Amino acid sequence: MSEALSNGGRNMFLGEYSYTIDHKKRLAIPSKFRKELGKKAIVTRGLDNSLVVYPAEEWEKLAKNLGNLPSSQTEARGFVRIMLSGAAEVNFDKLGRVLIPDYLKEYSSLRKNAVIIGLYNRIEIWSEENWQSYKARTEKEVGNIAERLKELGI
Amino acid sequence: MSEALSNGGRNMFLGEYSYTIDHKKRLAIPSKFRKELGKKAIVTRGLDNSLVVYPAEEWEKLAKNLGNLPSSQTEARGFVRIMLSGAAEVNFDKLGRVLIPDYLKEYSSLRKNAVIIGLYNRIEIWSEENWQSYKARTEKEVGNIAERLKELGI
DNA sequence: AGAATTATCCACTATTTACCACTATGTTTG
DNA sequence: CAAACATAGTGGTAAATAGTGGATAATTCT
Repeated sequence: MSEALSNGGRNMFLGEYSYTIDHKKRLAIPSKFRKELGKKAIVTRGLDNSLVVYPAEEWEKLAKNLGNLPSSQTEARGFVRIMLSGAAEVNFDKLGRVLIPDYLKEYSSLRKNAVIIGLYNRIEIWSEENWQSYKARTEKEVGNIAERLKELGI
Repeated sequence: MSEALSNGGRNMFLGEYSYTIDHKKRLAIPSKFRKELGKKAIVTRGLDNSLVVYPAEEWEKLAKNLGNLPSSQTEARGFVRIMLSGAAEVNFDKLGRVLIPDYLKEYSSLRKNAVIIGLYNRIEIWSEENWQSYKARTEKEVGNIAERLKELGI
């Protein structure tokens, strides 16, 4: 499995992990991620029926930016509302698990099996089924990775 | 077998090496390559079901570019998710082996026998079977290209 | 107060990590 | 050239850690 990478003093999240949510809504966060998250983190609604977890500081920055969005961008404003209103502060129990509120579980179709992926400066939580189908679909669509990488100058 | 070639202070990765992955997902990296990679490296999904190994600095650049892609666009978002969630920081044990996460083993159909090839500035990991068939296929193409060149009087 | 929900704590198991040992191959040197 | 030495790849064992599931204590709500 992967881990949090050092990046100029900052660490980043990478990799894909599978966990189960028990009947008490507890979900384990990969230990490598936990170290980066500190004591508390923010969970909220994300794109494509995922949930997003931000370290507290990241969230501060993001929330500030979101609030300052030009009101001309109406669609963006809609999503911002969803994100902000869905935000929940989660804290870890001694074993590094968080509680996922019901409305977020529902939003992301989380049942028993969850997948947690690291995305550089944030973490996403997916239901197993959603992630598998999304991954398969996207791997196909993304297709020519080489082309893309070239565009990125790699 | 070839080796890491010196090229103006910088070393290049060259050659084809065969290794086995044990039941603990450990894969040895050619010692010549290791010296160039330092303490840690990043493995991620590559072309044609191969895995790519980046030295830490190379990866930083790539990751930064990925982070700058607009997450508002479905396609870019998917690409970033695949690349980042598929990446893993690996560190070498005392004997120069790395752990290949399950999702990467699966992506590249890695079973027991792996082939590691040096491609100048990057390293690829292939499953034995995939590599053999790819090589056979490509060598044939190379033959065709040679034919063409002959036709052209070269 | 009692029921129910939430938080804190503890135990079991599987996995991971760190260490060490063996063998084969390659290199140096007398 | 051969013997001694060093290095690389493979495999296994033991200790530490991580993930899962319960049990108990605290809090809230009616």
